[in-house]
Parts: sequence; C-alpha cells; structure tokens
Amino acid sequence: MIRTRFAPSPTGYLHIGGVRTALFNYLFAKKHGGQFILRIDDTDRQRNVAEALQPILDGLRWLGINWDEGPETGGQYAPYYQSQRTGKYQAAVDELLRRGAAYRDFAAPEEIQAERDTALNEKKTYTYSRTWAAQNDDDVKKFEAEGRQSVVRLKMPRSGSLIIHDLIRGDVEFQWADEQDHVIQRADGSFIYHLANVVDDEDFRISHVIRAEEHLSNTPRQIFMIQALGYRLPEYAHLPFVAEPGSKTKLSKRKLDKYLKNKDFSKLMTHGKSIAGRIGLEITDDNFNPVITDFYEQVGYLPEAVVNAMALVGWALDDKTEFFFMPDLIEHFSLAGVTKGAASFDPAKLFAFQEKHFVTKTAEEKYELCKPFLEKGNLTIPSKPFLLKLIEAAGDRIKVAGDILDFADFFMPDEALPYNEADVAKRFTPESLPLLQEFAARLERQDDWSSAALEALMQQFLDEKQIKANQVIHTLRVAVTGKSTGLGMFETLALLGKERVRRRIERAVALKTPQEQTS
RNA sequence: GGCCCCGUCGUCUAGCGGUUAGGACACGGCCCUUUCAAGGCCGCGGCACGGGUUCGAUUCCCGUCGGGGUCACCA
Repeated sequence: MIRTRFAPSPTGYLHIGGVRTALFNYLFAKKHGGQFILRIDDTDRQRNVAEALQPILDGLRWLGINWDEGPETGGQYAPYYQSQRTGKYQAAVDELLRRGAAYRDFAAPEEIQAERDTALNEKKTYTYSRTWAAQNDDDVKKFEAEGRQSVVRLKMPRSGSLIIHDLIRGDVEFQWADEQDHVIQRADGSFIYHLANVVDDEDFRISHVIRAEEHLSNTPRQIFMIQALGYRLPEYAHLPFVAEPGSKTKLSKRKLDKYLKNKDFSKLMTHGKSIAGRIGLEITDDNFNPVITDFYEQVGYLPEAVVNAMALVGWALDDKTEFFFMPDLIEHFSLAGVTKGAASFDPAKLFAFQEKHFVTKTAEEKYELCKPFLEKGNLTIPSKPFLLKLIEAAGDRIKVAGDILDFADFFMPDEALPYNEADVAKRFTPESLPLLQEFAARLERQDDWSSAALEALMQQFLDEKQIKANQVIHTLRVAVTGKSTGLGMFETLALLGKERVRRRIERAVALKTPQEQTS
C-alpha cells in the first residue's frame, strides 16, 4: 500500500513551495490508489498551534489537496500531531538507549562548542570526543552529582558508508564518519524533529518519503535510527526545491522586498494589491504575499490554476502537454518525470495558467466566483441577469475573479462615476463635442437598444457625416464610462441602457463646460 | 570550509549516442481592430568550460567553473 505524507509546521501560512511538496505527495499517493496523510510537526510547542495551523489546512483544502488521514479528518493512526505523540517518542529514545544506539550526554553547550572551535582551528572534521557521554548508571550519577544536565545523542557509526537509493537522484553515498552524534532529545525532555519524524513515518506506515531536497543531508541520521530501531525503510524521493524567480536560491517569504524587484513578481503583486485595496483587505507581508497561498485565494485566482502551475515546477509529462486539471495530474504523475535541478517559481507563468483556466469557466461559474468580491467591496450588487451580461461582455478581460471590481462603473450611480481627467482632456475637444451631442440626440430617438442596432445607428451616423469611427467613439466612451479603455462600445451602451447613457453623457458634457451650464 | 545535490533559450522544460536541439511562459514585430483584452502569424533566444570514450556527443566518464543545500538542544 502506498502511503505518503506532508508534514508542515504550524507557521501561520502555507508556503507555495510547501504546496508543491504536498501536491506531489498527494498525486503520487492517488495515482497508486494509496493514501495521503497530513501530519503536523509541532514539536516546537511555543506557538498557538490551532491558529497557526488553520491557514495551512484551509489552503490545502482550497487547492483540492485533500488528506485521507490527519487533523480534522482523523484516521486509524491518530493523533497526527507530534505534540500529542511524545509517549511514542520517549519509548523510541529509551529503546535506542537500550540498544546502545544512543547515549546520555552531559556536556554543557559551551564544552561542545569548544571542541568544535578546536576542530575548526585545526582544520579537522569535528567529531565529538564523547567525554561527557554516560557509559553506565554510575556515570549518570557522577555527572548528575556535578549538577550537569543531559541530552540524548545518537551514537553514530564512525566508519563505513551508507548508500541511499533515492527515487529521483539515484544512489547517494554518505560516509558515517562525517555524521555527528546528533541530539534527539533536548535537556528539557522535548524531542528533536528527526526522531519524531522517523517514529511517525513508521507508525503511520509511510511507504514513500517525498520531500524537498534540503532534507537529503538529514537522511543518514534518520536511516541510522530506522535501522537501530528495526523499522522498515521507506522509499525516498528528494524533490528539487522551489527557487526564487530568476534565481536558484530557495524561495522564502521573508524576501518579499527582493522579489518585488523582479518585474513579473511585482506585476502579480501590484495587480493583487489593486484588488485587495478595493475590498478593504489589510495588507501585510504575512497575509499578502505571492509566496503564500492565501494571496491567490484572496484576489480570486482559481485553485486549479495554482495547482497546474505548481505541478510544473519540477515536473513535466512530455514535450507539449501543460494544461492539466487535478484528475489529469493524478493520472499522469510519476516520480520519473520529476526533474533534479532547482526550479524557479515563475509568477508570469502562474498568471498565464490562471488566464487559461479562467476562460474555460462559464458565465454562470464566473458569476459565482466574482460575486463575493462585490460583496467584499461593499458595492451595490446588481441583478444577476445584469451581472451575467456584464461578465459575458467583459469576456477574457476578467482574469481573476477580483477583476470584476474593474467593472464597477457599470453599476455605480451615474452621479458617482469618476472621470479620468487626462482622457477627458484628450477626447473632449471643440471638434468632438458637437459630434458627441449630435449622436446623443440620435440615441435619444433610438428604441432598439440592442448592441447590434446601436452599432448600425452609429454606422449610419458615420456615413452621413463622412467621418471615421474614432472621431466620435472615443469621446463617447469617455463620456459614458469615464475612461478611454473598456468593453466594446456598443456592448457598453447596451449594458448601460438608454436612461443611464443619457444621464452620463449629460453629466460629462456639463463637467466639461461648467461655465456655459451655469450661465 | 567539510559533506551532498544540481547545471538545455531570461524562466519552466522535452531530449535518455546520430534531431535543422522541440514546446510553453515572457519579450519584440506584424495582422485584426472603436479603446483595452483576446486571437492569428513571424521573430529573438539555449546544450557552462576543458579533456577523454566513440565513426559520431546536449546525451556516457573525469576534471574545472558556477549555482544550491546541509553541517543546531529549528523543522
């Protein structure tokens, strides 16, 4: 039975790199009809776990990366929180001690540091002298009498080597002599991650450990424990990590300022901020950052777009297929398709996937996705038929659900419509204004207010006047929408309706020539 | 610094001894066009370097260089 796991720490946010790791674990398990387990690595008990965990659970659910066992869903190997499994860890430490694979060490941190410094000065590989290692109960009594505190260390081999058969990297050899006597239990009795990790993977029957590359160097000490304890050795697959845009350094949420210098990253952020600003979202580095999954949910990205984009960071099916939904990924995923080199997170490509996925949505689906943004934006929500028509007219101009806010002009009170001064200055000229007013008069007499009829009306007007469309359309657009860019002109008019078009044109003309109006 | 991993267009990648080195995103140009967006077409652009092995290396081996990870009583 294939069982994989994702083991986040409750940090308060779901890192986009973590998403990729979780996704690959999920895909691999599902592909082989196995289970995907979510385990919470909260051995550091300082934090408020529940609060710091929620964004991670929500993020995974939003993306559709559902776990078969773990927090909230439970499972036969519960609990899935490391903080609740200390009894098992203690038993494992005792067993390691009993089998002579670990020892109680009474060295003070300064004493260890001194040995390290000496080795460094002599340019030698540091190896602990085990001077304060307790060999027996008498040693323990003696050291304790000195008032020393102890930690438990692994008694690592000092010769020979270990070969890890990594499913992605092939065989990797480590010399035992290079390994340290790592601490597995702290002086305060709490346990170190590596010990907990090994115990849990055994307990949960994890068959494949699929994790980021940074753990490769940690694997020997874990395998040492696995062997010492007589556990089953899982298969290992060390994924390339998700790197910064345009660099090979690990992506970190703390380097936001640096990433903002990247054009594509900055574009994503600017776009997101413009939406966030309009829905009154308080923006901080912790909750609003393209390195964090929340960002995408908050501005209205599609989870399938994020999944599609992240699936291709370090994995490819072939030389042409790139557009995937989750079921496709499950069908096609394989560790053989995972690349070895660090792969940069590409904000532009993620955005491109968003576009590709969003256009596949029907107007009805887009309506459901967009509506919440109007609510959050405190806007008067127009009728569903109107919104549906607007969404259809907007077409692919709405790229993320939050973009609906760009079209608020269409349902805001006519008196509140803002005018872009530069556009007004450019389009309201002594030549264009009379034409605008003349066409407005014709609109006044027009009864068929369909987009096609309006276009015909315009064409007739142009023919009669012997003028070109751009001599009047731009002015009309600014008069009716306040700016020079937007939907098709006639769709705009049709959407707005006769009454509102008249009011807007009147107001625009009045704004442009206040003196004439008042005198 | 020790150990380990990695190295194909700017980015993500296909390639698994013989290819005009393919695709996607981004970028540039053209077309379409009432603006914007989309779309269509074209273009720019890559095997880190040096030795081998071989009839033949992007591909296999070694070295160099470069990038990264890890060396905690963090996970």
